[in-house]
Amino acid sequence: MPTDITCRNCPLRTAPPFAGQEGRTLAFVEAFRKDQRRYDAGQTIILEGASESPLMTVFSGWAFRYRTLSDGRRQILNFLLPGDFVGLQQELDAAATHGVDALTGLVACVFDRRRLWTLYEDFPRLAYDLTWLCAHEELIVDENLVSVGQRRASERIAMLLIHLYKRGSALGLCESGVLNLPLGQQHIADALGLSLVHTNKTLRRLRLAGLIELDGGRLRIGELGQLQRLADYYGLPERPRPLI
Amino acid sequence: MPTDITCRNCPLRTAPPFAGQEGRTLAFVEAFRKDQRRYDAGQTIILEGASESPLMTVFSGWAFRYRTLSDGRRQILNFLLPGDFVGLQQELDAAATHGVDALTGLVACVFDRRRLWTLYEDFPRLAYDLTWLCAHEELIVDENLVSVGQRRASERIAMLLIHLYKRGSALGLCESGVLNLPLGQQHIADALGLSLVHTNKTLRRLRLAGLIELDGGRLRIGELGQLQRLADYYGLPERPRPLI
DNA sequence: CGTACTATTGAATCGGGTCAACGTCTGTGG
DNA sequence: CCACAGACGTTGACCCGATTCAATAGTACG
Repeated sequence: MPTDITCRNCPLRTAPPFAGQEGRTLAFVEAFRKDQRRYDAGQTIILEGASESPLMTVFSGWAFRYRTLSDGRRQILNFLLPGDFVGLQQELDAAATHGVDALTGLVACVFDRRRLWTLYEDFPRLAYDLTWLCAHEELIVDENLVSVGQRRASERIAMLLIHLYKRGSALGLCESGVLNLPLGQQHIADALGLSLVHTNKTLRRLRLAGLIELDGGRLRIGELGQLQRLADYYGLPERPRPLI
Repeated sequence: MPTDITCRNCPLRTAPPFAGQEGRTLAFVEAFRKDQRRYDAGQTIILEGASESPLMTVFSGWAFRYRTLSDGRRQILNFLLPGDFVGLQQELDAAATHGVDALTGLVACVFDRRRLWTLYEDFPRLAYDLTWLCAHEELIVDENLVSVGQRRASERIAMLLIHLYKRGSALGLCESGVLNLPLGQQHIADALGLSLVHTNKTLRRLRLAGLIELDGGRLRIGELGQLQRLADYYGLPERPRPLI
């Protein structure tokens, strides 16, 4: 992967919000993207409660968005993969109501907040894609809320693993059926509203049932069909090509 | 309330996304809003899984957005009050992944989907507000996910009631400290991932503790401070005035 | 008055949480 | 090279919050 990435050779150009752009639009996007930042695994990208936070997308690496209660209980809201906006929400709102931490080494593209309005004025297509991206992230959170509210432990874990596997797969992060999953069991527990211990035991049962292989961060789905039936899975819509 | 409502005299004009608009913009919005529909309490507004659904806002009344698993378990994702968009998500995506039901008699303004692109091209301010609205709805779902994932039953209920009371209050739906809450206990249970029975018993305890009064759909918050402490509440940002 | 829906309450049960101990691996410093 | 600490995963025992089953009211409605 080249050290100096420009929007012109960005491997994410096939995905929204910046898919199929060229000429004037591409030039704008390159000016809009004012910086690139690197984070280490475990590093905080956006501090929970920070009054203002940068506007950016994940270029490479994994991160997660979370909120913490005052006694330390933590809820992971969703996971961020390459192409995802980091906190579209807090950008538009005043203060960050949630934090974002890197799960792996991560590179992010930082955009110039002052040009956001120009984007809306002069590049309606990008504005539309931005809205679309925001709506899509809400769908993911919806999905997770259904899991945490209605599914039992094994179903929740099945659901999450299917979901992450499919997302990783769509981004070309899988090699011969194996996805490198940079999550600890505590992350899975916090995302699903389960205790660490119970997450561990449930993972064990799924492994014994031959439904998944998960070891040292390497995930292989053994029986996709069976796993989907267990989770009562019906996928999120694929990222469709937006308007026009 | 006048039967024939135009955007010009719309009582929601003080709220996003159509706040402070005038002249050309207002004219566009009036053309954009092609219809008005009425729904009865309990009626389905958007059928879960429908391939296409209208684009609209709630003008008056309450509704809720939900998803159902194949065995009937239902998760309520959020409640919709006047000024909320009905399924901004499914609009931008292909199919509706969730249903919307009316809780009360409800009036909705239906917009002309074909002009959505014109909105983005010619009215960037409206486009921005649309994105903002979408981001704000995600914050509400986030909030609910934190509750369902991390809070215990009494905390969840406290949180939900505070949240709905504040929203109702901001819309002028409270009279002398009492909000008319058109939810059954089953709705509360489904929103919070609790069983009906346990919801009932927890409500009883909150009532006995003098924290709330809830009877026949009339909600009064007895001890707001105490309730907020119980829920570990920190509010969502107020709807700020968007960009410019 | 019967039907149907919503609220209420008790009793039994269970999924998942909590506590606690132990193993494994890795890095670090004496 | 070994001792130790810290992070993470694993496993057992026990307990509790919440679910499920079940029965009873109250109320609206035709």
